Amino acid sequence: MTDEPTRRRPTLDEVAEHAGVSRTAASRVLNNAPNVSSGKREAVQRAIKELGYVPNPTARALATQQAGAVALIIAGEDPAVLADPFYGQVIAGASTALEETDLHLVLCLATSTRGQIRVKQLLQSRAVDGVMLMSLRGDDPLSQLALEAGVPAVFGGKPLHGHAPFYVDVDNVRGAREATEHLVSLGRTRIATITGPLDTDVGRARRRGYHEALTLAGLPYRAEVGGDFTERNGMAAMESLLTRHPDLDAVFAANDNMAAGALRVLHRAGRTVPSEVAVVGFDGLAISEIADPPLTTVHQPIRDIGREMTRMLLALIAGEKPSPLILPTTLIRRESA
Amino acid sequence: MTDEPTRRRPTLDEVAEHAGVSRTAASRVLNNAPNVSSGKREAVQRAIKELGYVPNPTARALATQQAGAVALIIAGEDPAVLADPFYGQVIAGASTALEETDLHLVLCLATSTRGQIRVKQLLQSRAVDGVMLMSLRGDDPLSQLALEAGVPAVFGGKPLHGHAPFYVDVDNVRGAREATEHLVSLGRTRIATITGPLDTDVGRARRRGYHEALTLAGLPYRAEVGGDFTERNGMAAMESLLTRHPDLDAVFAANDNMAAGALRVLHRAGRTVPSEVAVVGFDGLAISEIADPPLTTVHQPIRDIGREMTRMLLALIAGEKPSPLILPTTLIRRESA
DNA sequence: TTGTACGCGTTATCAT
DNA sequence: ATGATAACGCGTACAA
Repeated sequence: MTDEPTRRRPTLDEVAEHAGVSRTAASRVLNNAPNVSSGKREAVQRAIKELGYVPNPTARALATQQAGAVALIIAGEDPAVLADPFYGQVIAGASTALEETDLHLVLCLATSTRGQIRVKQLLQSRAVDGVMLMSLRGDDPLSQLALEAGVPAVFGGKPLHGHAPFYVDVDNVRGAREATEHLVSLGRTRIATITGPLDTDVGRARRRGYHEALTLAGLPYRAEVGGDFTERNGMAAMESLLTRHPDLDAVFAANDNMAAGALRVLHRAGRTVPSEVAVVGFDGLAISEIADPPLTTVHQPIRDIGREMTRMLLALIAGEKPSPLILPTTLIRRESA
Repeated sequence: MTDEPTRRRPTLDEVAEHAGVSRTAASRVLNNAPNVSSGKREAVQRAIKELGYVPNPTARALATQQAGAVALIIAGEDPAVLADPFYGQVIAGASTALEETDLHLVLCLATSTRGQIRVKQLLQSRAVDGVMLMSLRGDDPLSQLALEAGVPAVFGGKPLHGHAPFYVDVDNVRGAREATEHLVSLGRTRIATITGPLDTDVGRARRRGYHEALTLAGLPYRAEVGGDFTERNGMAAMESLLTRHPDLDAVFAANDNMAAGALRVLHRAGRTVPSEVAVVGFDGLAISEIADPPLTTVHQPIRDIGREMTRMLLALIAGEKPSPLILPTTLIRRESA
C-alpha cells in the first residue's frame, strides 16, 4: 500500500550505477557474455535483484532488430471459425512449443477486410519475426503477401496453389483412403462422402483419398456433396445426400463436425447407425467421442501440428532450411462404423 | 523476381529526403498532425507510396512508451483447456474488438510453471499495454501479479478471492437458478447437479443458483457432485450420481461439456431423456445442439464476453474507470428438458 | 577484461 | 508552420 502505484522501472544504466560498473558490463551480464569478471557479475546481479530490474523488450527489439514474437494467422470467412476446437488445439501446440523460447505468440484473424489489412501491415512492418498461416483458401492473397514480405512463413496445410516451401500437413489422402477402405471392408458398397471446401488442399485431398479407395475396390458408386466443415453444413449435406441417394449405406465425412451433423440427420430420418448407414469422420476431436453413436474417425495429431509448425518456423528464423513435414493419421474405430 | 529478396525497408528519414522535407514534417504527416502545409503533406504522402514506406512499430513503441498490444492470458492446469471451444469464442470476440484499433493480441497460456514465469515477465516488462485474464482458480498468484505490476487488467469472470476492480462476467447465479426453475416447472422434484470447479467463482455461483431455486421451490432434495468442466468428467460425475442417487429425475450440469457427458452415461444406463431424466446444461456451445437429444441450456454470450473485456481494457488504457459488466444469460429450450 | 560511443527508427519538445 | 535536437532503453563494434 505504501508503494506508489506506478514507479518508473529502472533502466540498465541505473542498474550499472547501482552496481558501480559500466552499463556495458551490466549488459554483458544480462546476456551472460563470458567476458566479465565474476566480481562485477555478482555486483550486477545483486543490483538487478535489489532494483527489481526487468529489461525493456521494446528497446531490446529495436536494438537487435528482432521483434521477439511470431504470429499465428488464421484465415477464413468468419471469426466463427474459431468456434472449431481444432484451432484451440493448434494454438495449444504452438504455445507449448513457444514456451521453450522467449518469443511471444500474437494471434491474428484475417477474417474481415479490416483484418486482412492489419495482417498485411503486420507482415510489412515486420512486427513479428515469423508467421504461421492456416486455413488459406485457394488463391488467398495472404500466402503471396507473406512470401513477398520476406518474413519467415510456414503454412498449416499445404496451400492449394502456389508452391509453399515450408509447411506442416497430415497425409489427408491416405487418411481418407483408409477411412473409406474401412467402410469397404465392412461390406458397404454405396459409400457417399461429404467433402470439405474444394478450394482448399485438405478438401480436395480427402476427396481424392475417398475416390482412390472406391476405385481400388472397384466400386462405381459415387455420391458426394460439398461442405464447409461446420456441423450445420454437415446436416444440410446429409439431407441432400438422403434425397439424392436414398440407397446409400455409408458416409465418409471430411471432418468430425460434419459427421456429427450427418449423424443427427440420419437419426431423425430413422436410419440406424451403423447397421443401416455406417459413418466415418475425420479429426478425432472430442465431438467424435460425444457423438451418438461415438464416431469412427481418422485421428490427426492436431496439437502436434501446432507444435511442429512452430518448430519449423523457429528453424526457419534460425536460418535453416527445414523440409516440409507430413504427419501421420490413425483410424480410430468406434461404434459408428 | 528482379527484386532482391530482402531489401532494407525505408526509414522515415529517407521518406523525408525523397519528399524534400524535414523528417519532422514527415512524421507529422504520418500522425496526421494539423500543422503541416498541404503542399508538403502531399509530397510526403507521395514519397511514402513510392518508397513503400511502413513505419517501424518497435521504434514507435520505444518512443511512445506504448507496446501496441494487449495480452489474453488463459490460466488452467493443462494446455488442453483450449480444446474447449469456449475460448475460441472469447478470442474471436476479443479479436474483432481489437480490429477497430491498432493493437495486436498476444496469447499466453499460463498453464505450466514455465508459462507462469513468462506471464510474470510479460507483465513486469510491460511488453503489453494491458491484459485480460481468464479462468483463474481460487488464489491464483496471477491476479495479484497483474495488479502489482500496475498494468491495466480486466478479468474474465469475477475472481473468487481478492477484489478485482474490473471484470466482465455473466449472471451465473441467475442463469443457474432459471435453469433449475425450469426443471422444477417441469414437475421434477429430485433434481441433481454436476457442479463446476468450486475454487472458481463460476463454479460456486452456478451451484448457488441451483440451491436458490431448490430452496425457493421448497425442495429438500440435494444431490451434487463436482466436475471440472470436461465431458469426461461429466460422464464420471453422472455415473457417480446414478449410483448414489438412483432416484433422480433431473440434472443441472454447470456447463454443456459435462451435460453432454452426462447424456451419454444416461443413455448407456438406459434412462431416457427427458422423460425419465431431464438435463439442462450451461454455455450454449455448438455441442449443445449436436448432443442427443439436443440440450436445453443456459446460453451465455461468449463472443460478447471477449468483446466487452477488450472494450473495458481499452477504456482502462485510455485512463477511464469503467464499471464491472454483467452480461445476461438466456435459457434455450431444446429437447433434453 | 573493460568501457566509450554510436546506432536502432520514432516521437516529442522547444525554439524559430 | 517549421525544423533542429533530445529522448526512448538497449546492443555492440571498436579501441583501450
